[in-house]
Amino acid sequence: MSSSVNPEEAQWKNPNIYSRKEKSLGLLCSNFLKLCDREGVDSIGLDNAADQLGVERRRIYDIVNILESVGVLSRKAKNQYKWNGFSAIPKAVDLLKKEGLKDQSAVSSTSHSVANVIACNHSDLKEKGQDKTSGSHKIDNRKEKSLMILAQNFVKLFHCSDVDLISLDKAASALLGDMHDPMAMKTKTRRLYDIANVFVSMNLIEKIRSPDNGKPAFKWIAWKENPRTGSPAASKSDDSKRRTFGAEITNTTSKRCRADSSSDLVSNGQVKRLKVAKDDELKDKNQEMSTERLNGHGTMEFVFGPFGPASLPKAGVSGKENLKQTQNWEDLASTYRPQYQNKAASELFAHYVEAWESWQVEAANELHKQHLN
DNA sequence: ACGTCCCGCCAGGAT
DNA sequence: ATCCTGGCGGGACGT
Repeated sequence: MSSSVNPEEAQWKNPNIYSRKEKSLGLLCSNFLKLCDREGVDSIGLDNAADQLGVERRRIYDIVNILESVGVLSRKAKNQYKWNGFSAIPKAVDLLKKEGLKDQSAVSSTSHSVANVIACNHSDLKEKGQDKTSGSHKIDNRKEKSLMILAQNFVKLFHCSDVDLISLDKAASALLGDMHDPMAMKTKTRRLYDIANVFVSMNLIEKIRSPDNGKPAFKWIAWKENPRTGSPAASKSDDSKRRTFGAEITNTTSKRCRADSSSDLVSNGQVKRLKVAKDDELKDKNQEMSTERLNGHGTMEFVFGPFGPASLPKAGVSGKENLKQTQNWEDLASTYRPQYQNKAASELFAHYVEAWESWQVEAANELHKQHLN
């Protein structure tokens, strides 16, 4: 039962292990941002984004709602978001700050405590829904609980209170006001984890241990004092600060507890980063995502996954040489069967494998014949 | 044991 | 009627 197996190493040895780290919302957010933050991208289609990132659409909703809360995206239409870019963050945050402070003074609070900021937001939301028919009340209630509002309130906490470090349970209990139902607390905290992870991946906040109690808490790290309007998000490309998770890889589609999932290609203990190689593989999707393709101009290294078609052996190319390594390739193929995020790519891979196998049989027969002659 | 948070169900809104 | 959106909480993973 000795346990000192490094998870990364374990995954190398047994690539079928499910790793939740590969699927975190933060990582997904990073990849989503990389997908969007490219020249020519103006409009984001959720379906397309989900396809390209290999995740359920549901997860995209989480991301866009949180991103919308800080102005990076704005909803254009059903299934369509406008990319405003990182430069929109300072303005949005400033607005939230003003809003928060205004509400605060309206409630005549003298102390800028976390609870006060939240209390103000509650009253704010209630004011906005003047008409109290049961229907609109329900909608307000739903809106009030939305990830976007929650994320905005979370941002306000940092900017409108004099508290520097905010733990999630503190934020959750403040958000809930008087109500301290344990179940509600748990739910709220779960949502805050989601939001915090996205903000961390954008380097808006940072997770640190509170010096007081050693418990994790969050600190705002982007333009707290000195908003520089128009500058990109502090951090946008500062990958070194992001959670590393051992390696940077995308969210794969493997389900929890599924042993049939395949492996990652690992090289020297690191998961290989691959750009998407073939435009055509995904091209039949709607085009609104971008005018340029993923392997186009190399500003963004979109991490598509542990595997890309580029790494595949090209069936039928320089057969003799390949033949020598047939066994190696076979081993490799069976060990490192890639796990594509979308159906098209997955099918393409299956096709490659099939072609490879039939070619290999053919080549072996040929070789055998030559031997006999 | 407990903190973290992925996952997908399903209600409700939009088209 | 169908599709889109997203709140919600169970329960698995990580430490």
